[in-house]
Amino acid sequence: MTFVCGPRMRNSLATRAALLDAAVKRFTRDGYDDVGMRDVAGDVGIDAALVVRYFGSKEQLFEAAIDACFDGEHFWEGDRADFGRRLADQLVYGDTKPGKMQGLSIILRSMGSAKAVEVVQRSCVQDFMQPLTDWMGGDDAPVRARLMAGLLMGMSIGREMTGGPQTLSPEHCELMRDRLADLLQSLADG
Amino acid sequence: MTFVCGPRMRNSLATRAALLDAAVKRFTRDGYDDVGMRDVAGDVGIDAALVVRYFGSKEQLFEAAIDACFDGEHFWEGDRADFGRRLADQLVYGDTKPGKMQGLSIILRSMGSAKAVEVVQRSCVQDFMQPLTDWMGGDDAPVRARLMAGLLMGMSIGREMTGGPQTLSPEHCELMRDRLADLLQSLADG
Amino acid sequence: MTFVCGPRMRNSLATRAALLDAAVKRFTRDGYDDVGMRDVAGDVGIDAALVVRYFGSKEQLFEAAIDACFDGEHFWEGDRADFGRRLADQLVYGDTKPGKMQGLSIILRSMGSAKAVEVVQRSCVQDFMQPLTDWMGGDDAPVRARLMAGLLMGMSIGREMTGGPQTLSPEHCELMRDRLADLLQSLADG
Amino acid sequence: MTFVCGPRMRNSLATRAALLDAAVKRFTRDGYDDVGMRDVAGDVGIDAALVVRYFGSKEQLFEAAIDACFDGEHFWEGDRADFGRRLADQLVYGDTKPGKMQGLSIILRSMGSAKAVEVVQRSCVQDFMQPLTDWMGGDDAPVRARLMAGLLMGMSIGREMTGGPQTLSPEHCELMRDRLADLLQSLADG
DNA sequence: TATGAATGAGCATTCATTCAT
DNA sequence: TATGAATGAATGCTCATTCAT
Repeated sequence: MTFVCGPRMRNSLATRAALLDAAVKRFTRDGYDDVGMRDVAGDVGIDAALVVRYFGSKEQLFEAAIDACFDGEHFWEGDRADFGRRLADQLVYGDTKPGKMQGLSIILRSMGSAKAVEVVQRSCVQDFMQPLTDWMGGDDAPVRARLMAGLLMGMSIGREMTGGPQTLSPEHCELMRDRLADLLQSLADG
Repeated sequence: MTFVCGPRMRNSLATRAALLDAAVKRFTRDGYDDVGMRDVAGDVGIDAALVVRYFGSKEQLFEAAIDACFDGEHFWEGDRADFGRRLADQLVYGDTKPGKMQGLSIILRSMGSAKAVEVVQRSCVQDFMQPLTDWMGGDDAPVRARLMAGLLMGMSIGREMTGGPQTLSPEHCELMRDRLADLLQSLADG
Repeated sequence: MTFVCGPRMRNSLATRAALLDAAVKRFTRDGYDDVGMRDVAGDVGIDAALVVRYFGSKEQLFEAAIDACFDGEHFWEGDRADFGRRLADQLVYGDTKPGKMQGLSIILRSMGSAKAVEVVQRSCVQDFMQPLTDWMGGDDAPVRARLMAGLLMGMSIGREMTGGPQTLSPEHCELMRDRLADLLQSLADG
Repeated sequence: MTFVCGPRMRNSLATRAALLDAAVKRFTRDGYDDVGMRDVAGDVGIDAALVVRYFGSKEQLFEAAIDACFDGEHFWEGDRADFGRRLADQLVYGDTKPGKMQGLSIILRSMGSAKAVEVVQRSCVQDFMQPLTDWMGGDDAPVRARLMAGLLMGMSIGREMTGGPQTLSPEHCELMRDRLADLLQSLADG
């Protein structure tokens, strides 16, 4: 939803929020290198210089976007009983842009840029791995969290690499969903 | 292996091969966007324009590099009994650049570039997913191959995202290796 | 001297004076081009737009700064008998920023900007050359004033170009001081 | 002299030389900050990227320009007997761009840029002060060379600051020329 | 076959300034 | 009077690619 009154709203909070939103979308879809400040600014209808004013630099904008992705409730939270099934459904049948798993996409889309990787390493452990580890629980939580994160990200990549569920028969899709659900659930349960 | 005779070898095949080798290394380490034609050309000691002459464009060079990665014996081939253990060892304890798993790295490092993704989608199914599926065998081979590929790539990303095995205690490393080995082996066995 | 009462002084005269003071310091140290409105505003703790409001533009701020430099007693005034010695001491041994010779620095630091040169040409004759000429006295005062001004500015530049007195032996420093004192004194005396 | 055949001559030496020539002119006239890479490139009729290719960066282009200014015979060299008169003539009556004294102008025009000053300090001592000192001769050569350099640069600035010889009566011009000639000659003679 | 000069679009970032509040 | 959001032109520089030799 966008309010416009006159040439521009001149509401810094709204502009900043809109910018962040646009940045998350862009970075998620295109990765760090393929996103230009002009693109993000253009999405919101302002000049690129203002993006710099708000976030300092492209790198800092990216960092803010990553932080924003892992704010609030985490995508894995919810009823523990059908955890595996829930995520497997999303990974196999979900929209191209899962929304709730945006954080994953923004990470793997940006593994090709040295600068971005640096930011990811800085932010993701505490914003993503640590909360996930805490949520898993148990002595071997760090191990299971890593396997889980790996599986999630790997399946996301695989989706894009192979071209999505339409390249698999409906039966195989179902089979994959079930098997993936089992894998995830057993990792969650320990 | 590099032959030099006189000022230049004037052996276009050898130059082409050296170029391809350098390209694979670069793309594996830095991803599509962060690799420049000048870098690759410089590694071999020739002018960037010549790379264009040999491969047509950066995109085509990338495609050739991907193809080269999946030529010859595949990294998963070998004794089926200790398959899981073998790959798990590499994923947890292997060098930063696994060598045999270069193909995986080159893919995930390049998910951030629209052009590169296009190439990956074109090449990887037949060069990577299909052979893996064939090797797995069984009715559900397409499903298990996808889960396997996802797990492998995901663990590769996770490694870089978290900063490698040194961020985990030795005991947890061992535990992860074992659990990952089990997962991979059971996927391989069906 | 700075008065503060409440969140802001709401005393436009004091703010203006503080701004002018900051501008003189900045222009003296960094020259016209290397000084930003944001810098000057930041020194006083206000927004850059306000500087524009007070002075109209960067060019006008610069003009005001130059005028301020040549207000009040001129640096050459004082006992005429030891005039040469006094100035020579400052030029050879003085602090990097002579303070009293700020006007000279602000001029020579800004010879690289077309806009600034225009302002300098407009202001300096009446604010600097004319008073100096008057002070010198005699029929050939305009000539001697120019030679004097040239020598003063040239020695200031030379100082920075070569890196200050520490690049000369103490004996040579003394020698230069004496010779320069003679030169200046003979120009002053006619 | 400029040869053009077809779209461009594709003669790197000629292009480089033309570029350097244009850079010297620009830097002399406008100073470091006011010269853009695009300006210099435009003077020669090529793209700005090529300037970077040839010189590496703006800073290095500036350094090359300074070096070029002090190459070959120095402007003070020649018959020692009428040294003072020769230079005084140039300083008082010479063209706005003395040509032979370009090195002086390029220095004083660039005292307003931190980067440029750094380069000047690096290059000018050995390219300008040292040769001048050698030429002067005598135990106090370093001192006299500094005074001389200061006077020369100061008179150059003064010229621009006041607007040239036309702001002085013909008689005063002559007087200044003579007095300046004496000053310079006595510094040269020791 | 091979070189490297030349191109032009693209990049993030900085700047003085204007305008709405 | 004062704030700071917004602007847009300009900056130095990098890139894959093309062209003449």
